[in-house]
Amino acid sequence: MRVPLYQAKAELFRTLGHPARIRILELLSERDHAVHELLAAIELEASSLSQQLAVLRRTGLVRQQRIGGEVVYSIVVPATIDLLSAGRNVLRAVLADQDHLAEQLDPPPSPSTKGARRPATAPLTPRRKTRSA
Amino acid sequence: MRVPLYQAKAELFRTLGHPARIRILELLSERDHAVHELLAAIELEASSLSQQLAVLRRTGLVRQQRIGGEVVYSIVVPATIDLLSAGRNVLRAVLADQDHLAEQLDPPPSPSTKGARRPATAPLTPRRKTRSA
DNA sequence: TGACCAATTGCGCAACCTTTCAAGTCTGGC
DNA sequence: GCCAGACTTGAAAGGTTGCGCAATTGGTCA
Repeated sequence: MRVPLYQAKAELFRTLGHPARIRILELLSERDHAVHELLAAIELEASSLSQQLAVLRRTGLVRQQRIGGEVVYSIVVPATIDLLSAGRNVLRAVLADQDHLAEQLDPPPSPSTKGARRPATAPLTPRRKTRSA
Repeated sequence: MRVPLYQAKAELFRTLGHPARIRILELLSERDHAVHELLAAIELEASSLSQQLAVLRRTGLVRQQRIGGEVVYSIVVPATIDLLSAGRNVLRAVLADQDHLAEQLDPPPSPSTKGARRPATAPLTPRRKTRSA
């Protein structure tokens, strides 16, 4: 595979770019889980969960094995745990940086809901532009 | 919102889920770059590059500042470099794991054992068509 | 001031991802 | 053998993303 390995890297990160998949990996970081256990821990429909598991399987991040009547998933590469951890670090730093910036601005807007740190300077949310169809 | 956390993490990873953005971050990991420098290093149209930079800016991973006649970008959070590094580690391990499996599949299929399961491991290869690379 | 250059933004189209419903496979128990 | 439970797969709908072109903005320099 000599195609730009940027492609491969991007694909790896994109695989982690889904809340359910992140959560699955975090659960599997603690210990192996059967599908129905994951299902109980994550609010998701069975088929959706299965789809996400398939994505993780396809990129080689997790492995499945049948044990009796259930299918148990486990992490293939331990380094994955470090990757998740590194992600948390970056997220923490970015949010801290944004809060820091926020403090230098005028008093905050109407705080109807707290707990959400999203300074207008650089919201972590993607784009929400015109909606008209 | 009890758990916008996974959402935020997923967004962070998804931000890295694009070849151009990975490449940009890797270049910026070495040193600050002006936009035209990035443009020279990455095969991409100016407007596309600008859009990817905007994505990175929105998530707070990079910062822009005007210096003379050019705009210079730099990494905001140093931990980002570690994140990229962690990604490389995982990718390396996953690919190694797949190669390892591939070696065991060399002999042609002679299925006779009932308990044998299918490989269940697909290469990291994308099915998406690459229009240019 | 006005020409110019570096970057960015708006927009339409095509490709892509996620969710959901329906149907299928595999195991163990009756 | 047949049924129920645990999972997976296939396909369609709906929303989102990325790319290239054209149009603009912001700033520098003659």
